[in-house]
Amino acid sequence: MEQANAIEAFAALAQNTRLEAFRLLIRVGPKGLPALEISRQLGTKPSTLSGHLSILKRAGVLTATRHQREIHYAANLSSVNALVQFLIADCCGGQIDNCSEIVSLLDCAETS
Amino acid sequence: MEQANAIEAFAALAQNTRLEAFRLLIRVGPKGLPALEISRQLGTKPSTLSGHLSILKRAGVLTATRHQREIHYAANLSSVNALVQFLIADCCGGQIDNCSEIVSLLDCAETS
DNA sequence: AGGTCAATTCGGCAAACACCGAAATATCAA
DNA sequence: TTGATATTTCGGTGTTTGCCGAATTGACCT
Repeated sequence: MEQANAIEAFAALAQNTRLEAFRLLIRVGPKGLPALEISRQLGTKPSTLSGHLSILKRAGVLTATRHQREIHYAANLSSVNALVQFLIADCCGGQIDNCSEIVSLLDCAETS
Repeated sequence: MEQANAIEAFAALAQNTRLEAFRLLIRVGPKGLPALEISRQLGTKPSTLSGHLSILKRAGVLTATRHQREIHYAANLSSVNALVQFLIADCCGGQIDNCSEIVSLLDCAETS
C-alpha cells in the first residue's frame, strides 16, 4: 500500500453515500449486493450511486463480480487491513513492536 | 463513533499533506512535534500546514497540547481504533464474530 | 512596554467534487 | 430480433477544497 492508494481509499470512504454503501456491504458479507439493490436500500439514484461505486471500486475497497445481468459489489476487507497497516507502520519509531503487529488478522470467512 | 465523525476523519486523512503529517506523528510517538517542526519536515508553509493541522485535530485524529510557546501535535491512535471498529461493526451481519473483536487493541504505550 | 517567535485567520483564485436527468451500453429472455 | 432490466456515461450547475502571502493573535523574554 502506497500513500496514493491510501489517500484514494480514504477519499472514497469520506463521503456519506459511499460510506453507507460500504458499511452496508460489510454487513451483508462476502456475497455482496447488486448495484440496484444497494441503490434501493440507500435511497439514491442509480446513476449517482454508479459513480460512487466506481470510486469505491477503483480505490480497492469494493470488489465487483458479474452474476448474470447483475454486478454484485462486496466489501473488500483486506483493503481495510492494508489501510490500517499502512497507517500504523513504524508506529513510535518501531520502539514498540506492539503497534505494527496488531491488525493483520482482518478477514471474514469466505463462506456462504 | 458516528457516521459524521468517521467521514470527518476519513476526509482529514484523504489529503497528501495531512496524511504525511499524521504518519510522521505516528512515527514520532506520543510526545508529538510542534507545528513549525512538522512544517519543516514536510516542506510546507506554516500557514498551509496550520489549516491542515486544525482539520486533523477537529477530526479527532490528532491531539494538541501547549508546551511553552509551542503547540505539540501528536497522533491519536485510539481514534484509528474507533474508526476501524466503526467500519467493521456488524461485519457479515454478526454471523462471524471474528470481525468485530479483532481491532480493539491499538494503543501505543504512553511512555517516554 | 517592546520585541520576537509560534501559530492562526483572512482574502482570493483555480481545481475538484457531488448532484441530477437523460441518453447510451450491456445482458438476458421470449 | 425485440423488449425489458441493469448499469454506466454525459452535460451542466453549485459547492467545496487546496494553495498562497499578508496580516493578526498569543505567549514568552528582557
